[in-house]
Amino acid sequence: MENQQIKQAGLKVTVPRVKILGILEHSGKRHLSAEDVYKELLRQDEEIGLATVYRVLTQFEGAGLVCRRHFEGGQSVFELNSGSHHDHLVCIKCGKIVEFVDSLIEDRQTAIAAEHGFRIEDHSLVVYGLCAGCQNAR
Amino acid sequence: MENQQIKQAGLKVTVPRVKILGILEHSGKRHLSAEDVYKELLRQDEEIGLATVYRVLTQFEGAGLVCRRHFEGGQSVFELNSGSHHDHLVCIKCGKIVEFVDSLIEDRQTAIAAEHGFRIEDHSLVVYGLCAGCQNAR
DNA sequence: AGCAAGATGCGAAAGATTTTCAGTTTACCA
DNA sequence: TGGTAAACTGAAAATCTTTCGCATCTTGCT
Repeated sequence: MENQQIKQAGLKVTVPRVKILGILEHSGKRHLSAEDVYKELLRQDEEIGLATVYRVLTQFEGAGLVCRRHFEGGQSVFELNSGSHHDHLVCIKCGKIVEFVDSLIEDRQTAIAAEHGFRIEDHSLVVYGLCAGCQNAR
Repeated sequence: MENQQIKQAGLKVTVPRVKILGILEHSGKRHLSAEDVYKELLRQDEEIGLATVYRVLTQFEGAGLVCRRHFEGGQSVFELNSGSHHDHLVCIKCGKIVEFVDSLIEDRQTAIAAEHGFRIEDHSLVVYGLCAGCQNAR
């Protein structure tokens, strides 16, 4: 279970880490802010500080267990690394997030980067809009 | 000159606004953070506060004169609105920024958004990597 | 010139994230 | 199983970027 992933990441298996990883895995939502994780910990009556949440999430990011995304609007959201890269469609009204992958876009990005002599390390494509529901709600 | 653009945006023509617009237009770089603009003002011995820089840039953004971008790494950068939308290639080492446009990618985004019932309001594609120069520098 | 609306500057405030530090826990080996 | 160094943690303080509150100053118009 979680313990293995943490250990393999070269980190000690501690209560905060196990709990946080558990929340990321089992909390319905795929995208959580540090604050979201913290609130969930409080709900579970865990005595874990927000600073620790940030520390752990940052370590998980470094270990490749989670990805950090900086969408518009101040805070970052973290998601479990599902192995494959993907982009996001974000509803600017209700916050709904849809993930998608499009090889055509990926290919073009690679080609464009090459044209400019860049070696890609990472990329972020976020499309902001109104989801079906919010378009109707007037 | 600048005054016209400011007036047309429905804003009073004031020293800070003229100076800031001037910096955006004539400072070699196309992408400046509020801090960059502020430093340039100091260099020119202008008594303009950082709060004003943010206020003015935000107003310019609202008026469509500039675009605000939230790249990774905390601060936002502002660029003069050149009329056409474009995406960015950012060097994670030296900060170099290359702009590009690709209609194929734009089309796919529209199609994907439509598939998910979204109406696009805006989007942001940023590719992070190492530019030619930084790949060699070891 | 004179006035009202709108701007500015400054310091304080806010919000997100990071660092500091002293006390606690974990991993590991005798 | 106990002992210990290294790693980890919580709470508070510190940073950093951006925004606000408010008294004062400018601009645009008469």
